[in-house]
Amino acid sequence: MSPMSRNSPALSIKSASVQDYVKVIYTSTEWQDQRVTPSQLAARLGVANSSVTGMVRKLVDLGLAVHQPYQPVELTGEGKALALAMVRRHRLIETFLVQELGYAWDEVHDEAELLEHTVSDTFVDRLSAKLRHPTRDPHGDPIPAADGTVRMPAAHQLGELDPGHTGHIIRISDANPELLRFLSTEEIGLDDRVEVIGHRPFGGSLVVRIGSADRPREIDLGQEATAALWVASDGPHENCLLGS
Amino acid sequence: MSPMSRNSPALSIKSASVQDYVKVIYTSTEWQDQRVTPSQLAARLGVANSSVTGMVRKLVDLGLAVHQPYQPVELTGEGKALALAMVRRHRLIETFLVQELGYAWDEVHDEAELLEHTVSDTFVDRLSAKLRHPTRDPHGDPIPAADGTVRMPAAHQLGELDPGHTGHIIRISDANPELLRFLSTEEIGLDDRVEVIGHRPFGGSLVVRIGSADRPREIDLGQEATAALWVASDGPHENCLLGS
DNA sequence: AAGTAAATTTAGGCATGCCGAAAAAATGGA
DNA sequence: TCCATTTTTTCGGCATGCCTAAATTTACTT
Repeated sequence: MSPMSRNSPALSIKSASVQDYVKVIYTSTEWQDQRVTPSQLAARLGVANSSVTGMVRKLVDLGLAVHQPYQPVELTGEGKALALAMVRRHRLIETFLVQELGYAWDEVHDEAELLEHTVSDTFVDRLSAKLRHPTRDPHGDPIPAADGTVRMPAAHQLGELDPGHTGHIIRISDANPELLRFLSTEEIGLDDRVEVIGHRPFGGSLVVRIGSADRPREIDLGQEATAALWVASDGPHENCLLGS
Repeated sequence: MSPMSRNSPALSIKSASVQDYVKVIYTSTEWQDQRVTPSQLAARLGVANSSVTGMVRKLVDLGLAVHQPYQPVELTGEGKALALAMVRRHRLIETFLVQELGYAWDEVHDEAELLEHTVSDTFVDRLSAKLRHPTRDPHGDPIPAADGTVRMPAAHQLGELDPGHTGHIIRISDANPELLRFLSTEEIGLDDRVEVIGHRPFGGSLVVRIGSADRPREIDLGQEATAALWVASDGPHENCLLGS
């Protein structure tokens, strides 16, 4: 039995703020393996540091997080289950907005951010069914299953790859809408092939051959873009199954 | 120019509570023509009378309502525009839940009640387009247009009609989910024909011939049901156009 | 016209979640 | 090691919106 199915009523009890904190704590460690500090949380949530202190105490009281004074924050199993449920909601809603309501890539984030706190479990289930139970959202992020399992593809940020590497884009961080619009006009999208050519001598920009299979181009990408694009290397696929 | 198009940013500023109060004030006078008292508001909103006093003062400060102490509450033009926008949201969302996500009649109200405060104007517009700009929700209630106009069909509660009257059902109040389920099992629905036969001597129940065109039956309906069913009389249709 | 019952308002409080300012603890450089 | 900077926490406060209990006003009855 998964942790989520056991406490389904619990979800509806937690406030939107609690849900937000837990989700941000979780997503801060989704693509890199460091624990998150209170000040990082404050920055991501757009609140003062002192607000985080208070809220983290509440999360600990609720059994969702563990925290020692002056230390980073971590989720408990229950906290992680709640976070996965929220991530699932968020990404299903984003997928719906794009596929059913014709939203553009860069428009969906804020709307989903609000709706994820409001829709019922029933709504989420029916939405998932209507969308044929997708496993990736429009940005390529994995959508956790209802039982809390996630397939995390092995991926690296484009900026971290050495020249010569080839692969294809499996994830585009949705953190920066402006960047999403840039990629859109450059016609760079999910599943495009990439080859790392090398670094420009003085600019800090990375030269890559990129594009859909039929139209690869050489292009310079700045640090912003290479951090937002995640690449799966060519070769046999490693997928790791993460429980909650 | 409609009132709504002028202050579109205003909507997003009002809190969910303000939106709820304004909507309830409006819907209290939608199907009957009496002003609503604070205690009626309290009952409908599920809050204490004293909470209404405070909130009504706020509505007045916001320019959404007018109120003299110890008197009923009324909306200003701006308040009515906000209310119509909320009603539009609510009914479009209900329609979406039924048509696109397969919700049953009696399941949609609570979900819509929450979502109406959360979705953006963009969402509402695109949803309306996706549903082909419907003018009636699943209960037959009119959906205000984006510019705030509503077509209110001339209708009467079934319980108010004299024996011999014929017409068809154009609205079923969604206030009571249990009743909606009853009507569902009796296969009574929107657009069914009705003929009032007469009152049972001692029961208070009303005998009507009712049902879809191919299968009319005689049936006894209690006071609950006859108050929830709204009938348009046969004959030339009178529609009145209400501005906001 | 007076008295009682009902509706409404006032007053004081509570919970959530945010803030800024100031104190306390950790970190890093010389 | 010690001092300065940064991070985190504590403290007091504020806004929203709800509550109960106690006035106040209105409405009804006789």
